[in-house]
Amino acid sequence: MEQLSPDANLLKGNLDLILLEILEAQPMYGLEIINEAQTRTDGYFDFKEGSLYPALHRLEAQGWLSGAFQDSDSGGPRRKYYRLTDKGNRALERKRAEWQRFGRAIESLRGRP
Amino acid sequence: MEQLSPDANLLKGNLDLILLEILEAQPMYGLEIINEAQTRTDGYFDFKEGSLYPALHRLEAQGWLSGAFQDSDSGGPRRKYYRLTDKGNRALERKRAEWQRFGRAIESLRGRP
DNA sequence: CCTCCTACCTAGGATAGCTATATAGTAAGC
DNA sequence: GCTTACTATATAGCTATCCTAGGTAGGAGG
Repeated sequence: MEQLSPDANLLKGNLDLILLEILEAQPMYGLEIINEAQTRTDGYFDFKEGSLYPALHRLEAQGWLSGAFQDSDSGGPRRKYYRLTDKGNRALERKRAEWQRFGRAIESLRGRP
Repeated sequence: MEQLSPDANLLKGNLDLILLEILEAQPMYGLEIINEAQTRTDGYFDFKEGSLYPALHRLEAQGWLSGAFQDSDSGGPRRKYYRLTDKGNRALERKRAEWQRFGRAIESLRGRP
């Protein structure tokens, strides 16, 4: 487990991409997303509920995700599972491209006199 | 020249890194930084003065940049040249490492079932 | 002079993630 | 039945940062 988490500002504008990446393969509910993000990044990503839920609502309002409540399979409160819509899949492609473009732009700044 | 500029939110938290990258090789003044960023990224980065100047002041207050006024060599108003301090160089290294780490974390989210 | 260009600066607004808390259902212990 | 703990979703208020939209001022050229 790594302790370091990213500067909060790095997430701005990238949280959408991150959520779409995680939900691309399979639908998940809120806390599951937080756990998955932690596991897959060795604890680097550690989203707070106060960041996650508004973001999920935002993406749902944009039509990129659709959420549906479902009873827990282990006896807890109901869970809201989010899955990517077709629109969300297209958005993911755009976000990936934008991320690549941004990275290339940063690199192109280096090594100049 | 490319028209597309990055989503404003992508810049949040990365503008510091960008400015340090640009100023690493040589000192520059405000508008020169804007022009250089445009040129080096084929117009992708197009910083507004309202973003740039507060950022420069912030970095100067943190001790990462030091600024000094200097008369223009082409007869305009005086220019404020910013150069990286030693502290700024160390900050640049940290920001680069953080950027790499963040990029790796994003990639590690992909291709999972 | 008067206009234009350069150059620096700032106030106010919008956005998005974080802190902290609220709400509620289920399960376990006594 | 009551309390405690865990899970799960939700949101109000804070803060940081970038952008919009201006302002100030010096020099060049007609």
